This record gives sequence, C-alpha cells and structure tokens, in this order.
Amino acid sequence: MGRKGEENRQRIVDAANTLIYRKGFTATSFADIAETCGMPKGNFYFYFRTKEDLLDAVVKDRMKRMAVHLDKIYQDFPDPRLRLHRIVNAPLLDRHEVVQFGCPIGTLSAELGKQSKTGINAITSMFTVLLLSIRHCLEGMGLNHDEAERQARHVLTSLQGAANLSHAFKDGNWLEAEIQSLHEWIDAQ
Amino acid sequence: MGRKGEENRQRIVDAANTLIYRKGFTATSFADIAETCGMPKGNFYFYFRTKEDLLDAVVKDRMKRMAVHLDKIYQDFPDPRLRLHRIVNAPLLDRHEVVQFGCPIGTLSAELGKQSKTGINAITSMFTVLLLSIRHCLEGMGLNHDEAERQARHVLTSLQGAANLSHAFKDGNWLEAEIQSLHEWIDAQ
DNA sequence: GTCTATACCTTGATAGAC
DNA sequence: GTCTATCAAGGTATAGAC
Repeated sequence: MGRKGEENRQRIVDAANTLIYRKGFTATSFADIAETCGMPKGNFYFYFRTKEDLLDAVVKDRMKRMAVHLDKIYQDFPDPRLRLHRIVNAPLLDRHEVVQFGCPIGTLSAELGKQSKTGINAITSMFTVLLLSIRHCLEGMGLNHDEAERQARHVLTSLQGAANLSHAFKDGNWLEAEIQSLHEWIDAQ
Repeated sequence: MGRKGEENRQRIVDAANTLIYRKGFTATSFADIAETCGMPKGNFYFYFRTKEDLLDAVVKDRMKRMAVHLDKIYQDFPDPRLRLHRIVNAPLLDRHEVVQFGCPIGTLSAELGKQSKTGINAITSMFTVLLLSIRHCLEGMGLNHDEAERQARHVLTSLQGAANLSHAFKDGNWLEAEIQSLHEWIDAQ
C-alpha cells in the first residue's frame, strides 16, 4: 500500500475512532463514517475486511496514541511523584469530552465486554498499560511491590469511577474532585 | 388492561431488562426479546409505542426493584453504619453477573449518555438515589452535611470504578478488594 | 486503488385477520 | 387482546466498472 493508501486508511481509522467514541461501536454505521471522512463506504472494504477489523485498527491506534502520551510524560518528568501527578491528571485535559462521552477506554470496554468481541482483549490491555505505569511510579516513590500494585489498582478504580459518574451526571466536578483527592494522596505518600 | 395483560407486559419488560443488561440497548433487538419471552414481537406494540418506551419501562422497573432492596435494608438495619455496610456490599451479591456484564446502572448510563436518549435522566436518577442513601448513612454516623456528601460521592465512585474494572478484566477481585477497603473505611469512621 | 451500484439481511414498526 | 404477514429503512458486505 502506497503513501496515498496509508493516508486514506488513517482517515478512515480517525473518523471511526471519533464516532465510536461519541456514539458507541454498535451505534456507529459505515454510512456515518463515510460521511465524516468524506469517502464512499465501499472503499472501507479495500482496507478492512469487516467492521470488527476496523474496530481492531481503531483500538490499536488508541493504544499507540496512549503510548506516545505516556512516553512524553516519562521523558519530561524523571521524578516518579511528578510523573504520577501528570498521569492521574490526564483525564482533566479532556474534561469536556469525558463529560460528554465518558472515558474512551472505559465506555468501549463496557460495550465490548458484554458481547464477546475480539477487540475486548485489546482495549483491556490499555487499562493494563495504565496500571503498570501507575504501579511503576509508586514503586519509584518507595512503595514495595505488593503495596504498589494494591494502590495502583485503587488509583485506576477512582479515575474510572469518576469518569463514569461525570459522564452520567454530565458534571465535570466528579472528575475534578476525585483527581484533586488523588493529587493530595500522592503528596502524602 | 386486565390481569393477563399486566402479566404479559411484565414478561416483556423482564425479558428486555435481562437482554439490555447482557447485550446493551442498541444491540438488543425485538427479535431477541420475542425469542426470550416466547411472544411474537408484533405484540410489543400493543403495550409499548416504541423501543424507547420499552426502555423507559425497563428503567422504571429497575428503579422500583432498587427501591424495594433499599427499603428492606432500611427496615432490617436501623443502625446507619450497619446499613452502609450492607449498601456497599450489594454489588458482591451479584458478583458473577457484574464480572460478566458490568454494573447494570453504569453500563446502561454509559451507553445512553453517549446518545441523547430520554432514558438517560431516569437511569442517572438511580445513581442519585444510591448517593442519597449513602449520604444519609454517613450523616447518621455523625459526619456533617458537606463532608457526608463528599464522602458519599467517593464511595459511589469507588464502587462504580471497581465494577467497571472487574467487568473489563473479567476478574471479580477488583470488586472484592475495593469493597473490602470500603468496609474497613466505614469501621474507621 | 477508487468509485457506484446493489445484493441480502435485520431492524423497528404497521396492517389487518381472528 | 393476540397473532401472522409484511412494510420501508438502514445495516454490513460484495461485484464489477473504471
């Protein structure tokens, strides 16, 4: 596939990514995606064999973007405590979108987890990467392995719950309050 | 509508309730529901004008069941601390289902919140009822109004996050560990 | 590689016999 | 009230011209 082909493929993935986030996977149709990226839907089958294949590509793309984001934090913040502050603060950077459409990882995994779609393993691995990053920071701050794992799970749980309730109530204060608590807790460690 | 009619209506609501929980609202079709409750789908339109009307009935039914459940806890446990223990423990009673299909309130509100379905307000009110119950317990335990609200939100956030991650990872330990922490926290208040 | 046209199925919803 | 038959619309996926 040439350069032009790669570009088109990426345009499809980007449009699908946005729409799946905003409407959900089942509720997103090829017609929607075609309209958003300005391509006839017949073209999709040149790049992806099925709708699920497109979903896999979208999840891989999200995974890649998250890895880039985490890498940047790792480079910019060598200190594990400051690093952790940045990681838990990330949802607030997209506060408005989280209120409107929920957590991009959480809402998709919730939908795919009900059915037994293949994409569920991939999206869950995004949670795993986040968990490992958080645990690594906590270990760097002096917590032993078991305690770091325990607390990292608690941090991820809080973020996930706060994103969900912010979305349900359409109120960013849930997210803000919970992340504020996390910042204070980090400084107390 | 006579007794027989009420029965049939309830059978439809029950089947829809189960399927919407297991597959999601969009992914649940009238054909699915008809097969589950053993009625031709043509009948549904005698009881409900649209699929959204049926959704509203399902949410109202869930709301009613939760109210009954909470009432029972209120009668059986006059002490606010014991009461709160029971409330936060509730998800563990359906542990297996939560792992398979997620939180019945959280996953549905996540789906409906993305679209602007009318049912979103009703399902969110289930969170509100839970929040008020938790806050009421905390006030009964001596916390002042603001602090009780703050902590009640934190409790609900933890439960919601734990249910989501249990579902995503298909691992009930997330739920168990978080609820265990909540029990310990309650006893420390 | 890209596009149009369309096959084929399932969806929510309706009509009308009984 | 209950059922069968069917509708129009929209879904994924395919065929084939260019």
